[in-house]
Amino acid sequence: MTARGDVKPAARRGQWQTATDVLALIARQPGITRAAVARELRLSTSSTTEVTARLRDLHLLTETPAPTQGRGRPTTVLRPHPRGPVVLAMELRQAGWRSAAATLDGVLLNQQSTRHRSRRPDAVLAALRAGVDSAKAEYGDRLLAVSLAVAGTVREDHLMQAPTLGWNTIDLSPVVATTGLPLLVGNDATLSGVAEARTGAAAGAGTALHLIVEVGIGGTLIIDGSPASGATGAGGEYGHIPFGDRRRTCPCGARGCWDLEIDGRALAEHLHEPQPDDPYSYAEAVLQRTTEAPVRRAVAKVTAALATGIAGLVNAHDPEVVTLGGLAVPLRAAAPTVFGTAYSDGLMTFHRANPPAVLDSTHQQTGALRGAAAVGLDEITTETALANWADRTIL
Amino acid sequence: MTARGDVKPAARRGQWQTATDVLALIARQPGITRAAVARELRLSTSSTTEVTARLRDLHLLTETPAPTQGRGRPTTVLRPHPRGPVVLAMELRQAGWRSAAATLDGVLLNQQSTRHRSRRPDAVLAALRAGVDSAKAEYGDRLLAVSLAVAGTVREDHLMQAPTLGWNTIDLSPVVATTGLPLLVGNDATLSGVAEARTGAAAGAGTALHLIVEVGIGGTLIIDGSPASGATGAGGEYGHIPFGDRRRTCPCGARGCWDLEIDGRALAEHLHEPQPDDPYSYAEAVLQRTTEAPVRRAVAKVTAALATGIAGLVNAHDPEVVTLGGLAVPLRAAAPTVFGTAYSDGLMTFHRANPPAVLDSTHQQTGALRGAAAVGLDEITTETALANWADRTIL
DNA sequence: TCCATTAAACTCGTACTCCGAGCATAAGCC
DNA sequence: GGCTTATGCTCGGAGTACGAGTTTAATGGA
Repeated sequence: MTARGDVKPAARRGQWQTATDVLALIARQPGITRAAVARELRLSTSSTTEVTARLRDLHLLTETPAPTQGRGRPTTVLRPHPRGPVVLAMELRQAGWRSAAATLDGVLLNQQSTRHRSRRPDAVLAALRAGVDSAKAEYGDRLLAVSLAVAGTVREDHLMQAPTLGWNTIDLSPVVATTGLPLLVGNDATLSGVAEARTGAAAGAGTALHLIVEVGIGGTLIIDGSPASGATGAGGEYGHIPFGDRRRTCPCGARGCWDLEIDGRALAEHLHEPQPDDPYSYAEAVLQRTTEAPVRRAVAKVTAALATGIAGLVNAHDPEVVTLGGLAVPLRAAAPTVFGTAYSDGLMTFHRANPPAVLDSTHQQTGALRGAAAVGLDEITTETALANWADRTIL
Repeated sequence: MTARGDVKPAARRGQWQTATDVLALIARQPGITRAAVARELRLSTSSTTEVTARLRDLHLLTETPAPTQGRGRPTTVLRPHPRGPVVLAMELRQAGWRSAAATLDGVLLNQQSTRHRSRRPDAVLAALRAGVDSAKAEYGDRLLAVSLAVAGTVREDHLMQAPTLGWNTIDLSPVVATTGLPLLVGNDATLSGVAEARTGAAAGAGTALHLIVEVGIGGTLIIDGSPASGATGAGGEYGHIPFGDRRRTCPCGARGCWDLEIDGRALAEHLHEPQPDDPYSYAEAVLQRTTEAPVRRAVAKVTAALATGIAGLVNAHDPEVVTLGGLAVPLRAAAPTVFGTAYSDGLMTFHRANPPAVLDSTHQQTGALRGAAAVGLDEITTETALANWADRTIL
C-alpha cells in the first residue's frame, strides 16, 4: 500500500504539524471540544475551521454537538471518525495475552483476553499473529500499526529476557510478518508509565517517574509524555541498579539488584519461607496476613527498600510526580508510615519541604495496553504517516 | 526591548521552523557548508536559497566561500553574522568564575577567568553582575541572554546547595536584574554533559549518560541533546542515589550516597588519612602516588565503586555512550582492569556482548561553559525569539 | 585552450497553511 | 423578542516550501 521498496516520501515540512497537534490533544483529552482545542493550541478560529474540515474530509475526525455550557454558540466534540485509522494494542504476559483496537482518542475497542495454551515461544507468537490477522480481518485498511507491550526486557523488536515466561532472546517480528504492518515493541512497565503520563495520575507532568512492582520492579522516566527508552528501547530497568546487597546475584547477571529486595521473593526470604513459584500471587497472599507480626516486619523491610530507592531516583531525576503500580500500591498501603519516613529520609534536604507526590496509578491493569495504544497512535499520527493516509484516502 | 509588561506575541506556527533547524545544525557542526545543511535537513535547493537569504538579511548568518572539493559549483560556509546575536556564558566555581560570549556557532569569544576576591554570596553575585554589564557594554543589543553554569544543585534560577562554596539557598537573579536579559541557570555537570552530547564525545548519540567526578559525582542523562533536568532543573544528582553504605550520612541529608564512595574523601578514608580540605586536589595528588600499594588498593576500591554505579545506570537508562569527566578520567586510567571488570559485572547479561562505550570527555574544563553557551543559544533561536529578533532588525 | 561534466545556486510559478477582519449563527438571559 | 455571548464561516493576504527549469562556477580531459 504505502511502502513497496521505494523510499517513502516525507511530508512537506510543517505540512501536517497542526493536524498532528490536534490529534495528539484529542488522544490526551478524549472528548475535548473543538473550541477547547483552539484555545489550547492558540489557533485562530479560521485555522480551526480549516484544520477540522481537513481532518473530517480525511476520515480522521467527526464532530458531534457538545452539551451547551451557558451562552454562546454551541461547539462540537471532536471524535474519531468511524472509518478512521486504528492501531492494535497487545500485551503479552506470563499467563496469557490481551489485545484491543484503539481509535485516535485512545478508546479501546474489542478488548480480548486469552490464556496461553502453551508457553512455547512459537506457539505464543502464532497466537499473537492470529490475533493480528483477526484484527486485520475486522478493520482492514484502517489498521495501521501493531503495538505490543511485553513483560520483559525489550530491545528494538526483540525480547531479550523474560524471566516470568522463562524465555531468552526472541524475535517478535513474526507477529506482523507478511502483513506489512509496523510493529512497535515496548516493555510493559514503560508503557504503563506512558499511560499514566498521558491520561493517568501523572497527566500534565513534564517529568514523571513511574514504578511498578510485579516480579521485580520496572518503570520508566517519562519526559513530556515520552519514555526515556534509551538507545535500543531497553531503558527503564530500574530493578537492576545496585540499591541492594552486593553479595546477592540477580538472574539478570548483575549483583545487588534492587529487584531482589522488593517483591514476593524478598518477602519469602524475610519470612524464612521457601521461594514461591509465583512471587506475585505469593506477595498478594502475604499482604493479606498483616495481622501477623513477622509479616508486618517483612512488609516493613520491603516497603522501606522500595521507598528508599524511590527517594534516590527522585534525587537523580527530580520528577514532578511519582506513580506506583502493581504491588507497590498495596505495599505502601500496608506500611504507610514506614514508606513515608524512608522516602523522606532518602531525599536530599532541599526536596523535603515539598517532595514530589507519590500517587497510585489510575490505570493499573489496563495501563500497559493503554500505553501501547498511545505509542501506536503516536506512530500513525506523525506528519509523514498522516500524509500517507491522506494520499490513500484521496484515491 | 522585547518584554514590556505586554504579552509577547508568539511566532506564527511553523514560521521560523526551518530557520531554527538551520541554526541548530550550525551550532552542532560549526563550519558546515550551505550544501551540507541542505542535505542534512533534506531541503530543496530553492528552500535553501530562500532560508539563507532570510537569515543573511536578518544579520544572523554570513556566507564565506568554502574550499572547493572536486568538481561542481563551489558552496559557502555558513558563519555567524558579525552583527548577529550573542549569549554570555558564565561558570561559577569554587575558586572563581569564568565567562565568554558565544556566537551562533558556539564559538567562545572573550574568554575570561577571574578568581573570587571574597566568597561572600553578595560579593560574588556583584562580580558576576559586573561581568554581565561589561558584556552588555561590549555587545549592546546583540547580547540576548545570560547562561550560567553553577557547581551546585540548581532549581530554576536559585542555587539550592553548593557545598564547595559553603552556600545555602541563593537567588541568582541579581546577576541580570534590571538588564532585562533572561537568565538561564544550570548545574555544571549537567551542562558539561550537554556540551559532550552536542559537540563532544557523545555527539550524535540519541541517549547519552555523562558523569563527572570532582567533589562527589554529578552528571546527566541527555536525550537528543537535551538534558533530563527534571521538574525544577535539579535533575542529574546521581551522586545522591544510594549506591553506597547506608550507615553513612551524606551532607545532602540522605544516606548511602554514591557521592561518598568515589571522590577524594573516599580515597582519604581508605588510606586512613585525615579528610582533606580540598578533596579534588587531594585526589589528584593521591593519583600521583600509585607506586604505593595502599594507594593502588584505595584507587581500585573507588574505581570499582564508580564502575559498578555506572553499570547500574547503564542498566537503567540504556545509553548509547557514557562520557566521563573530571577525576573519573584519571581514576579509570589508574585502574583500567578494575574498571572494566566492575563495569562488565554490573551490567545485565544481554548488555555484555556489546556494552555502551565509556569515553573520556573531549571538552573537559571548558565543558560547562560550552554547555551553558549551547543552552543559551537554544534559548535565542526558538521560533519566538527569532521572530522578535526579526521585528527588531527590520526597525 | 576549450568544452563536457558536475555540483550547486537561482528564478519562477504553484500549493499549502495560517491568520486577521468581518460577518453569520445559535445558544442563554432579561 | 431583542441583547449578549461564544463560536463558526468566508474571504483575501502573507509566508514558506517545493518542483521544474535555468544559470553559474568549479574540475578535468581532449
